[in-house]
Amino acid sequence: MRIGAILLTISALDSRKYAVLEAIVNCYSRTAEPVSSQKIVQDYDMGLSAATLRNTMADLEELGYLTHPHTSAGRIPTEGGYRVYVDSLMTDQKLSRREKQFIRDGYAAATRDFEDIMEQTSKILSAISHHIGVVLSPELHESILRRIELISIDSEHILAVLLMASGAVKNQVVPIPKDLSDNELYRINRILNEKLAGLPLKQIRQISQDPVKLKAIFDQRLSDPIVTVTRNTFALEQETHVYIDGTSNFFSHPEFGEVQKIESLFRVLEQKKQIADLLSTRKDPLGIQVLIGTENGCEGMEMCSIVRSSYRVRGNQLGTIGVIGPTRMAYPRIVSIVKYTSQTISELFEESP
Amino acid sequence: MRIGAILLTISALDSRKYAVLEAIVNCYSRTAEPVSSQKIVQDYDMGLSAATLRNTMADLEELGYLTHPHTSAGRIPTEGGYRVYVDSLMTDQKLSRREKQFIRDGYAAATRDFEDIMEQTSKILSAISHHIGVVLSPELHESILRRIELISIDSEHILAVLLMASGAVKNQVVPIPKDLSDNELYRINRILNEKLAGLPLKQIRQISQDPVKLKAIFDQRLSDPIVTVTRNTFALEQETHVYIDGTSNFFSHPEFGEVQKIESLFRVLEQKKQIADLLSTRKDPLGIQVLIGTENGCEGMEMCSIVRSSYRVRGNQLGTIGVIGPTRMAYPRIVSIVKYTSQTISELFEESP
DNA sequence: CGTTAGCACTCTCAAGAATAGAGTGCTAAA
DNA sequence: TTTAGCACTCTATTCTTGAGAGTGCTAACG
Repeated sequence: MRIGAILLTISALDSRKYAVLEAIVNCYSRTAEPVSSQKIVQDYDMGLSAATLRNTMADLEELGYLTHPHTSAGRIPTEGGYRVYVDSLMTDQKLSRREKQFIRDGYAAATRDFEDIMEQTSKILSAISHHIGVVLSPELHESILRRIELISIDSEHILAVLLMASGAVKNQVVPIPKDLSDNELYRINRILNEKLAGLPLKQIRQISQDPVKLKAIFDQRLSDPIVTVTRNTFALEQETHVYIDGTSNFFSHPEFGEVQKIESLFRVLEQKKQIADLLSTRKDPLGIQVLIGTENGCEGMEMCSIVRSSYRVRGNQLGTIGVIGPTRMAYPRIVSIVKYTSQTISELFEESP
Repeated sequence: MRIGAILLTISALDSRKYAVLEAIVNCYSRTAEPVSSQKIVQDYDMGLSAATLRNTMADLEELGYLTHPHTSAGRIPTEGGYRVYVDSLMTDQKLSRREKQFIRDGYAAATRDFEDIMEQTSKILSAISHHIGVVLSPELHESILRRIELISIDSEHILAVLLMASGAVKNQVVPIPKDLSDNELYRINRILNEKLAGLPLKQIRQISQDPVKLKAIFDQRLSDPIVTVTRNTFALEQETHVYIDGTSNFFSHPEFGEVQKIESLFRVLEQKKQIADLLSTRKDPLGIQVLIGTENGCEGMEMCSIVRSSYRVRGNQLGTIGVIGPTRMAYPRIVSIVKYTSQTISELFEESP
């Protein structure tokens, strides 16, 4: 019995600690100011005095969940504190009907083509989150080629239009060895569709760079124009497109009141390649992920967190959407937004072309 | 003779004024600090004492070319001062061989397709100017359609690929009224090319929205699928694409040391539509234009100047390139950069596809 | 008459000093 | 274990002061 009582007490103490941590994360997230014991007494009904809270806060600091800007300031959460909060403390926050409607309406405007959807998604994300919205298009080399169309440009170039199963379209100017007659081009076009449609781009690229495989699949001499066309069309690495919107939202956050802090962030944002790597969910593609502060490992973004999720388009390739905001972002809300948006976009791709 | 002497004196006085104005613009452009009479004596060999310069500066202030931040500060140019400088005082500054090489090399990397060239141009402009580089693609509706290709997506949609004379490619998902057979599609495709290739998009859109003209050109019943396809394909307004690079360069300018000043600029830059209007040279398409400070009429960009020039692509439509920088930018250099880059890009389009 | 030296005057900017206020940690009592 | 009370620390603000920069004016000079 005594042991049980002790355990109960300990557990009650622990749960109080977490309640206080939650309150502090919550409060700091709203105000961006260090949270004092007073403030918690005022804003949260914990039935405890400021002095007791101070003790608890000291404990939390010792555990590494809180920190002090200076002696006579309130507490702010550490990255560890946010981590505990995100992993264990925060509760799902349902989006309101209006918010859901806002997201859906955003797509109603612009479901014209693939690029529109990507761009619009980044706009929706930033508008509703008040942070930065980022979208990575699915990696093309994972995509399945639905159809290829060759269009003659001039005697030295053709335009290859790659229509992917996802609905994405990729145009590619391809140099050709010699002038091809319309008939010849048509023949090549037909054979390419016969042989390559339905395969993932990655595989096609492998084939196109390998003389043996090329010969096998086309059953033809290597000097045949079709081989050259294939090789030139699929030679290039297909980079992922990055859509970013809402960067100027960062100006309204008080923690970015000094130029140098926002500068480093903006310099990173201009390196789209880096953002692509940052958002990429290749390693653990499922569900929502939250990267807190330095966890993103990106120099210049130490003060930011990222909430990201993959979405699925037809043909089963994955793209990523995400929100980049200050570390003190309102995680429950942002997580819900990202979750709902990725669902919506996935559904969108299931039904429409 | 006396009159002549007086005139000569006056003219000599005037030319001194302008020399001083030029020196001040020059100096302020480099240092971003108000220029004192002392500073001019030190840096420029004008053969005049500080006191005399002060008199001249007071005159220039009365003329509205200079101003004072406060009593005991040096002078800075007003917008009027910059205007005189740009219109009458500044001398051509030839780009160095290295700089020209830098611009040309920038294109060597990426002449793959139209979009690449646009994007690369904005990168080159920002990298060499250390300001913001902006590129507007030619307005599509002025462009001439070289070729159209229809590709079947599903029973309700086709993909129209518009290949323009400029080399630009526009993909458009087009809803169709009923399933079209391959043969039917092929027939429509052929007729569209026959009838519409060679016409500017603008004209095609007019035709496509006018039943009488449609009937005349296709010589067919209005219920024919070809009419619907044409109508749907060319219905949409084709917006101009805007490519922006180098925004973070603004952080290094001391006059943007406070967040609010840079914030308003960045908010504008996110409105690509606004930037497009700003850069558009529709009204006076020839040569280089310099918009100084508030002349751009854009709220949030009062502290910026714009140097822009149109470029010409095959088919004679015009696009625009430009550099956006602080009002104190080094105009002679930026003008040379914009001039040379627009020449280079025009040449690029003449030779390549 | 234009030019220049000299000087008083003005304004900014940086560095200190003083003060108020916020919030903590600790102690002792409930 | 909780809490009230209080001393202590640190920040942020305000005010003052002094140095420095640069001008405008005046009077002398060529």
